[in-house]
Amino acid sequence: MGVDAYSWPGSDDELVEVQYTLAADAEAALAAQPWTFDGQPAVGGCFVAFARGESGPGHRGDRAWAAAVSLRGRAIVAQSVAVQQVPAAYAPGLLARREGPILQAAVGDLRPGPDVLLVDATGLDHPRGAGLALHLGAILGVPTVGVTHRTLVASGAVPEHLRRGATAPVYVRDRCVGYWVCTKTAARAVVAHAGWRTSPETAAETVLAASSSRARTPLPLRHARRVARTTRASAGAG
DNA sequence: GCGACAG
DNA sequence: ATCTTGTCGC
Repeated sequence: MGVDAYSWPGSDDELVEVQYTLAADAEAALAAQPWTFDGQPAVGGCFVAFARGESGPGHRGDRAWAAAVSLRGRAIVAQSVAVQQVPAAYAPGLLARREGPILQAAVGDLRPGPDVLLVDATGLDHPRGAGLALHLGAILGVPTVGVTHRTLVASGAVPEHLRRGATAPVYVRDRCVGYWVCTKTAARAVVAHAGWRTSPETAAETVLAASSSRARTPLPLRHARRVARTTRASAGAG
């Protein structure tokens, strides 16, 4: 069960194999050591910004700027950045190869580390049950929750009424893997994904708690995105 | 064959 | 992800 087994694979085929192992281990990890939202946890967030003006959805070698932050309530307790050229192009289901290494570098430098980490990616909602949010948590040994604008393979209708706090489940083969969560009244809901050591219910609770009624995107992710883009700009790529 | 496809 | 354009609202 060592996290070493989950290190970022050097090929698509290797990643696919790791994902199958990860999916099984994630179920065991959740059963043995479930993370629950209690008290005022430090909630982390991470984001990767790519050079502007590139053609297509991304290539191997693209320059990227990543940022990770940790917030306790609205107070910033830690912040870090990482700059790398990513090793792979973007491909649905294989996002970990492209963004995993740089996110691990950024989040790994956070001191102190967060109690739970929000990642712009899916978790159980994945062709092999192991999206980047879950994978990153396994490697870092940190509970994670995924946040995306839409599902990858899961299905489920959005909440009927866009009132902050409204939720609606999303499923993969009859299994609930996350929830649509309306974080801001009158704004389209986001998907909160069960990740490493987190249930779909905890994912939804965490995303709502980490959001303010004024911003659709959870604060840790919003802050990480801002820091990543600012870093990109200071590098003369924005 | 055609469209869809986390970021 | 990034880009463009348009609309609504504080």
